[in-house]
Amino acid sequence: MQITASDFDPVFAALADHTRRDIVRRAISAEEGILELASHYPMSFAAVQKHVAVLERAGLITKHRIGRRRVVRTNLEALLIARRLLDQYEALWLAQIGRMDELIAERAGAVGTVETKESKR
Amino acid sequence: MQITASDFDPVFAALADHTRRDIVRRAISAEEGILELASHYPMSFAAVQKHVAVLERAGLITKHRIGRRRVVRTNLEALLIARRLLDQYEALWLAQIGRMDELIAERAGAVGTVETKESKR
DNA sequence: CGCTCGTACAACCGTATCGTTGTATCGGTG
DNA sequence: CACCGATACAACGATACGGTTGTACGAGCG
Repeated sequence: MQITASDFDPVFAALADHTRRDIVRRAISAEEGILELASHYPMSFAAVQKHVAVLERAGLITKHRIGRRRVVRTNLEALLIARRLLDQYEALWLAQIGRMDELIAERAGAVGTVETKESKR
Repeated sequence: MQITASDFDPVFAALADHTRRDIVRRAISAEEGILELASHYPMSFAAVQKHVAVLERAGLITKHRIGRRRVVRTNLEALLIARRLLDQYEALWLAQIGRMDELIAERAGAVGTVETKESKR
């Protein structure tokens, strides 16, 4: 399956909320139902439920029946997809630094010569 | 300076938009003014300007005067802060896996085998 | 079988966001 | 200094978001 650019939108949007990030964190190491989750936050049960729904739509968590509850588990895959994008940016950055170094090296070679004419935009 | 949890909100929120992610990407390797940036996107100049403002508020980019333009540069630091959070989640995940392995080992040990129980970290 | 625990979902409200257009400002260039 | 290239900002409308309350459903327990 191919990851399209717009797939990142819901993931980052989901992570842009403090409460949702905390749910992700909790759901890594615990297996709580929505009701248990909700007890940690100063908002209604329904509000937490909505946050869980956002996270689920983003693929960051999944729900599984256990007894009469539906426990929430975070899906590492989605987190890694987000991280991969940040890694790409970092790689681009490093490549750019490399290019700058090249330029500097070039200039160093040109030292002493009379200003080469730059035709900048 | 200390990073508080709410500092992540604007960063992830800023990254939750396709156009803004593209601006971040461009601003890594190019030095364009807002007007030049805007030429790449199917929206008004003012809209792009707003996106840039969002990115700037999130600390993801900075603006610098060059001649009569204000060129946009992405700030790797902010990107790394976001990545660091994802790394933390991954570490939590791995720790959790470790804990599960322990449990499994314990059970295996309980099945009459002579397995030495490891008390990890 | 019926109750109730846990969850889902709809309706609503206030505010934020994303786009638009129009106007104001700021700094170089001629 | 006058002009114009480049940016900033205000106002507006449509839509999305984050919270609330209230109601409905479905699965286990007694």
